[in-house]
Amino acid sequence: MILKLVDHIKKHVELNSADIENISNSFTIKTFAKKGHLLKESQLCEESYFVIKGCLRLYSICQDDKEQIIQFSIENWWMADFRSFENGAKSIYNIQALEDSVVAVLHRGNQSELFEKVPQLEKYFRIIFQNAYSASLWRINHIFCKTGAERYYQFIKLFPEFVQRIPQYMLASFLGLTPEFLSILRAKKNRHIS
Amino acid sequence: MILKLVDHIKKHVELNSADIENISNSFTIKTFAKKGHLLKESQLCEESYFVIKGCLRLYSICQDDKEQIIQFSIENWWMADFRSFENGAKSIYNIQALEDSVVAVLHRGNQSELFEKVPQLEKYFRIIFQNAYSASLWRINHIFCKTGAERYYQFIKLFPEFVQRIPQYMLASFLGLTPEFLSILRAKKNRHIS
DNA sequence: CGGTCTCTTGACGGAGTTCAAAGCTAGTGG
DNA sequence: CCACTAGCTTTGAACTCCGTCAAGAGACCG
Repeated sequence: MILKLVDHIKKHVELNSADIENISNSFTIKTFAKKGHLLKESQLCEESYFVIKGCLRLYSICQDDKEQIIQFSIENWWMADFRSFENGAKSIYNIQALEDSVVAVLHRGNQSELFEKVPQLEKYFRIIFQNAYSASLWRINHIFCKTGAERYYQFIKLFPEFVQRIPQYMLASFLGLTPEFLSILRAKKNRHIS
Repeated sequence: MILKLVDHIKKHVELNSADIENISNSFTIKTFAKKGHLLKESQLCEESYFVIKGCLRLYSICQDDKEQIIQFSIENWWMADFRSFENGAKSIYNIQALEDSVVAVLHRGNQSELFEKVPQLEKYFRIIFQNAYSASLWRINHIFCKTGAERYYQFIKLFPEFVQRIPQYMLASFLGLTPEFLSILRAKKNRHIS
């Protein structure tokens, strides 16, 4: 199980067998049933998750109990409220499994010790976060420059297989649209095809 | 000059005098006049900037020559198209000085050598990017959950001194609004005060 | 001063939301 | 194996926030 994580790390930095041993000892494997929660608002985010199998979502509760989805994570992606995880602040987000999922878990308390034993992980996470940061700036640019329709078409073009895995109303939320409006877009697209 | 950068790094990791020497040798100081460009679209982002004094903006050209501002950087913030800087891809952004500015420059070619000499920098940048990533996720959440008016009021509350430094139409762009709409918001606020 | 850049004001329009109701679909239990 | 329910999607009408366009008023800089 942990091999999927080790493989992913190896794509960015070198690891010897002692490193792999240290990593294996610092992570635990957990499974979560569909709809199970990994983190709830106002809690401290004690764990950082690497998705081995399944699908997670990060979301906030805005107002009137409306859920805003910020991020999805599928296989080989990291998920946590890293602000809470790093600084010990209460989280403003929730994390939930959208499918039965298997994740590699790094506990807050184990991070600094592991990073001292395997300093390459600092580089690994530096690259992970650098990419994630770049991607989210691109996303902000996209949100402001494109219409809702354009964002939807772009998403299904870039991640066609992912659209199959999540309900439409969650995709709508992620794109910053209402389910009703996304439904209209789908109807237009279908008319064009048939 | 380079001391401001060293001080900033010291807030996150330990440095001895040899480390400081290595850092000083790897960075150069550059100045840019107001309206000068540090990066233009379709170029490779060869340099990463730490703002010692002044103010920069990162923006893209959307359509009809409209500029979308993605990010501002003032003193003690980093600025670059990190995707282009890291992977050598052509940049889709522009970086411009909004004031006469002094920056510490790390050239692409010097990065890996410097990081090998001063491995704490991997940790430093890991923390910088982790924070930046968390902040941009928060921003995406904010964009979707709040109205334009709410985003404007929040911004001037959080960064009152910053509002003085940039023209209104640039703040409007950064918030994803038109200058006209932001002007109306200001008029409402002023009526309330007087 | 004169011209360019920035901010304001107002009329109009459109992309997307809200609300309500009905149609589907899939999982669950009898 | 079918019926039932709950969750998801669709449809339509009314509405709203905010953008677009156009014009004028300041303000800043050479």
